Amino acid sequence: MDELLLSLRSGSVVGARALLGWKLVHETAAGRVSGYIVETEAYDQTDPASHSYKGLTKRNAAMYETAGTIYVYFTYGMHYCLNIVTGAKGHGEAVLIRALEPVEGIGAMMERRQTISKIQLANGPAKLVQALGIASSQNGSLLGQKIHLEPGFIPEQIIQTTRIGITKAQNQPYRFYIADNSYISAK
DNA sequence: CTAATGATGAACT
DNA sequence: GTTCATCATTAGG
Repeated sequence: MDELLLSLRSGSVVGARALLGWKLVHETAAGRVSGYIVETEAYDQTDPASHSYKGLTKRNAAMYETAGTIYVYFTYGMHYCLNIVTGAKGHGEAVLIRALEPVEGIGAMMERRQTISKIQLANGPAKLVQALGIASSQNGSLLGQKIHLEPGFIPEQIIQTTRIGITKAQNQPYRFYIADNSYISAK
């Protein structure tokens, strides 16, 4: 965990790569739900596609906190997405968690997501938030409380490519995913 | 005050 | 491949 934190502090691109293979755990009242991180994207305040590009606002304030802070944002009128903040405090950057491979609490995830397909449980940023039962009230809190990371596995091969769902800086290769994993949101 | 925008997902064809 | 549901935040007047 210490080594990971060092990676997160050194920046969103390094952090996005380092997070792959880690297990994201949410301790809920009903028990543990968790999954391996298999897909991430890096965002930085110098990046036009980032929420932090136009500077600090009430919405993106969590991005300027210290590495390991959780940034949950609402978009498209109905979706929440989860980020892990990277870099130094005062610098607006974060890693978007885009997909998980479900590990624990799969029954609870299926109930929340209303699907019996394990593949469909968390193969998208808003899907994994729903599957894990993460609420917007978690925004600004630190890893290590309800939500934390545990060592998972070491990825064999990591693919680096362009990001999804953005209209600016579309050619920046800031998306990372684990090769040959069935639980990523797209190739 | 008003309007455009969006780091998406589900349901289509 | 396409459409659209749906609203908080933001920029602009």
